[in-house]
Amino acid sequence: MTVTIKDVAKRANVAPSTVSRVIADSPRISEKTKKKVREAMKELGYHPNFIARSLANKSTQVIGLIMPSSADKAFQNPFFPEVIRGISKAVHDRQYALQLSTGETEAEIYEGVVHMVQGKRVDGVILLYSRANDKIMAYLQKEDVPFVVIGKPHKKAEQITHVDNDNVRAAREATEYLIELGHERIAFVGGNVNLIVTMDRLLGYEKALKSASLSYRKDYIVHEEFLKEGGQEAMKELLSLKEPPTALVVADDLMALGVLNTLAEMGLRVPADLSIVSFNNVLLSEISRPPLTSVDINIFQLGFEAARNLIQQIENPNEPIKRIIIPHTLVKRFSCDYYKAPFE
Amino acid sequence: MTVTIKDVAKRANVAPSTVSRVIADSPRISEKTKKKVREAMKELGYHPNFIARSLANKSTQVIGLIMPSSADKAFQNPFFPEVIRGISKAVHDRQYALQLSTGETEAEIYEGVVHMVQGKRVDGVILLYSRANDKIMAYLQKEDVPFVVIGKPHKKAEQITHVDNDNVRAAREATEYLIELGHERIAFVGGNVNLIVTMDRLLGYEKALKSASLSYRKDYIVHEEFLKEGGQEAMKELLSLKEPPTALVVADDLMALGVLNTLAEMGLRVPADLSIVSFNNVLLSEISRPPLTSVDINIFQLGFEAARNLIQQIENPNEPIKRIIIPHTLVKRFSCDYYKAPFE
DNA sequence: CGAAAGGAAAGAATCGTTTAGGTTCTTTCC
DNA sequence: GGAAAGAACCTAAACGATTCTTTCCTTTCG
Repeated sequence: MTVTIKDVAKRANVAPSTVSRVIADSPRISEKTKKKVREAMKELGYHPNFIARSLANKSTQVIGLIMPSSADKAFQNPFFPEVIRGISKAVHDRQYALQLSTGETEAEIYEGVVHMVQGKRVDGVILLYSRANDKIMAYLQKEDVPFVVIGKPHKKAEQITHVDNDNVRAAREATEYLIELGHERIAFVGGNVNLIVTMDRLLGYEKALKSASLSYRKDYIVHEEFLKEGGQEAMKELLSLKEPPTALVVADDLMALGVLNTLAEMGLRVPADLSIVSFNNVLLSEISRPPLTSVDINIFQLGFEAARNLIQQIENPNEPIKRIIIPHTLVKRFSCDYYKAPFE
Repeated sequence: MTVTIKDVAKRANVAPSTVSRVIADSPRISEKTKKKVREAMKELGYHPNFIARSLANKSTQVIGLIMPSSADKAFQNPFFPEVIRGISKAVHDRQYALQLSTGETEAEIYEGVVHMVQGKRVDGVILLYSRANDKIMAYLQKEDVPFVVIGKPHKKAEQITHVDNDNVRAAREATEYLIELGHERIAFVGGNVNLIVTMDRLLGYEKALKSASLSYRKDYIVHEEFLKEGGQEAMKELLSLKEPPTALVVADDLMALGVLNTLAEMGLRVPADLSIVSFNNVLLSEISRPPLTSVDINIFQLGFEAARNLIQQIENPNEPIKRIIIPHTLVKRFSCDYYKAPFE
């Protein structure tokens, strides 16, 4: 039915092994024979069977992508399409394919990862998130599967190849920007506390406050999923403090969008009444109202480098552990303004 | 190194074929033997090799996902995470895996699809978009690969299994809703004209106008990518007509977000000055300002049904061609209001 | 001129499963 | 008691490549 390497061999009057070598463009085959074999391949419409090749090779040329549980709201974050675009680019260049994890809950995903790894469906894996005490990461380490994580591993970061931004510096700079604008009462609105990225950004925020000798107030720290009622409540609480903040560092553009709405509902104007700086600089931040000042973390590059390094690691098992830091830049738009003392 | 079926066989004192049958839970093996074999598997930590199984089986249990070119802005649309969530669910339930197309340009993606299909990397394919004169779809048909498209095929739709909404009716209803609110000057803001979904929604819009005996005006139709300068220009033109529209049917939530901004810049209020109804009802429509009245097209279900039916088709080649219509509902929020005659 | 060297291709084992077709042994029934 | 039937496994040939080893020719050179 399907045309195999043997058919080609017969047609070209050579042995199957010769055909195989022609495919691999081995120097051990003369140009004349190569031409002959290639013609036979054309004539028969031959296409190599990847599965068979994988079996013989013990390499699938597939890398697995582990997304956070899709039950999670995080899944809707435009971060993912963009990081996948970067991964996709690197992977395509090197003729690898991409396999997605499936499963809604964490347990399902874990099962899925075990399956793809043990079943030898993939040569390596990219973890698209980093959270504290992740079972999946522990598993990958234990099994010695080539993998890289996007974000900073919670523990033993020096033993795991990862691609990340310098999130603490980024947050620090973002906060300092607000301080330069004269703000002194700056609050931090974070997302899921288990994500390392949230922790790092909070840390950067604290550092900026400290080095500017501003007081760090617990009641200025809010962690919520901002697309829900609960989040709006928390937000309202924050703003009805005796000394409400005049500026906000928001951990993520999507969240900032939610904040923007809550503020509008409360009749507060951005940036007139409140300045906001957020992170990621996704498309959304351009088309929000007002357009958001946001830290561009170069999502595409995060994905691209992760994939590129994973493939290196796969193809050369002696590749050293690496930590790759992708640069960030603060993109100034219209959600921040100088602090203006209120009319008294 | 890795433990194979033979090792298990040896350990359990049976033939490899018996082990294989135990894995498949064949009734031809006695319970006693099954127990024995399963113990051996546990003891050795055996995991079946999917690649080898695929080769013997001529089935990979993988389905390919073809996304639009990631160079495209459409890629950023929250539609994709959600549809993938649906697909992922169906696929996970049936123990299939998901492989993503890679490549930025259309040509690259085409190449990629040919590779995954010819290389027998996938058992079937889901096309995540439908546009006029698509090479990839033509190829899949020619090669007789099991596939389903999400959206309505441009031509010969009755020969291709597809999962779609009744977009013309949806658009018609959305438009009628505006008409019921008293609007008579209703414009249509569409996206990429090559996408069938855009064409269908435009058609529904026209039908609504016609049956309400409202005039259909060419200058009320705009097709643009609304996140760019060009789009804003077109928008401004539209609103500076002698008789500007009082309501907008926007083909997509993301686009509606862009429109919302342009309007705000122009000092127009929604819904006071202009009503807007859009499509897809993604998360964004809830957290926009004002929250958008949007047609919920049940994206998750689109993906879920597509995957479910593709798998049916793969497992039973005689499965008939199907057209599956996913229901939609208009979700009313705060972007529409009654038409109010302007102060004269 | 004949042996050694070396290039080019063939042969055959292998990768880890599945599965058609046998084999063995017990059971059944006339 | 012996043939037939059937249960429970086993043997071995695929599946479609890759790759180690061997063989067959030419060349080359003393």
